Amino acid sequence: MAKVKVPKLPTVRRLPTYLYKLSEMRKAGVEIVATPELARYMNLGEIVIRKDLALTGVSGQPGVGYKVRELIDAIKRYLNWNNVSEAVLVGAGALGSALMGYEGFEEYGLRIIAAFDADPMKIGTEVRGRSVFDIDRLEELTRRLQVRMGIICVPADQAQDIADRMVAGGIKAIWNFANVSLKVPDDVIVQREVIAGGLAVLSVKMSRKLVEEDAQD
Amino acid sequence: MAKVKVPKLPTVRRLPTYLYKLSEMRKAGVEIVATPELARYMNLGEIVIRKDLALTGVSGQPGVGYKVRELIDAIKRYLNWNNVSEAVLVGAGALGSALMGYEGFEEYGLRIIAAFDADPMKIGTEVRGRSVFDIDRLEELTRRLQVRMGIICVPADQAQDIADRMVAGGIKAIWNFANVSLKVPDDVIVQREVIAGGLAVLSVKMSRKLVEEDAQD
DNA sequence: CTTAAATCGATAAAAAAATATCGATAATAA
DNA sequence: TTATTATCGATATTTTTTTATCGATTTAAG
Repeated sequence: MAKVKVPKLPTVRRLPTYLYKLSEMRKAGVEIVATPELARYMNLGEIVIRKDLALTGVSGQPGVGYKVRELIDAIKRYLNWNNVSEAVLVGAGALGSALMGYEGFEEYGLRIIAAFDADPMKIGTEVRGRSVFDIDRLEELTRRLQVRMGIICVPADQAQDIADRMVAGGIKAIWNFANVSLKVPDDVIVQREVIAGGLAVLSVKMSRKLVEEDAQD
Repeated sequence: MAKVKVPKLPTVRRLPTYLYKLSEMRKAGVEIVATPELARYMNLGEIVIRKDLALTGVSGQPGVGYKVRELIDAIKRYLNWNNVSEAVLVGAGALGSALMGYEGFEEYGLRIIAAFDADPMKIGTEVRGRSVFDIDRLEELTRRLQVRMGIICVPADQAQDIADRMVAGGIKAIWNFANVSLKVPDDVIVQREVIAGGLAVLSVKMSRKLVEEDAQD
């Protein structure tokens, strides 16, 4: 199968932020929202906002704006966040625990139902309400539970091995927080989260600003 | 001051991954690396690799490859990761603790020296070796410690307030893990990390694949 | 009813990023 | 030495993303 191409990547990344804002508005009883307000909130241009919202398929009303409720539904539908996806998480360390502790995921259609770790001190314990199983049972349990999504929170040098086991257990989508690019069969999707990448961008912005300031004097 | 523009954003985001691989190679005693090997490791095309490395200013030798050590130095220099930046972190919850527990940051020139929180249960305790101070002391301590970088790990609805206090305390660079776009003066840089954004991309890839599979039958 | 202000969305232009082409350089083997 | 293979990096092309322009629709005020 061909690689899965997602067009409008930046837009998709922004959708959760719209969703948060729109949910807050709905809670506050607001029914209509116009582009300029969202643009101010997002610190983006109005055109960007309209393009982003257009991707989800909603139409606004000229001179008026968009219906908040309609937007929320459209975004959730586009992301398929109406249906809950169950996932297993491997690596119950600091980051893994943090992800399990994040309640917002339920809102995003993600439910982490079990964790795995190699550390005997962790196996058998509970982290944020989920049991931590022996990593050696990953394949077996994943298959039995029919889970199709896996989250990798182990150090980089162990990530490929975990990915292989996940694939063996029938996992079709991997959310990878390790600092490596994983090799998986064509029918498995990987989304990588490179936290250090954000720090790299920040670092470059900082040094850029320094030289710009120098240049201005 | 004008907004800081960083060209080649995708390249910068990839640099930490090169850095990890190259460091491993150096540890293993490897002195020379050629594009094809890195391309396999990164799951990218060879041209991408050469463009990425060119950004840091290094020159490879045709027919041979690049010097591992030279590449490491060049990447670190480009990211300014040779010099340590001290940072304060606000929000000693699950994610905040995870970031403080990540030892790799030292390698990236980042040292988190103190944490802040509003929870009386946390104030006065230590998390991963750093004291947790009362959030009300953020401005004072930041100023006294001369810290220029702040990391925000609080819920979205509190993030702007924290950012304002950071700016008041003299912070010039903010790494923001909250799901909001912050408003700050022009001389302050913000880098936002939207974890949910990655999940959104993964979700779209998954539903895309489903429809593609449907179409193939 | 007419006019003005606000807003959407289609189309077009500009900028950035990904991808391809190809000549030049260096190591290795004949 | 010469031919072959491996590799780099400059240039060009294509694709994607961002930004701009402008007509059409709606509300509200005169």
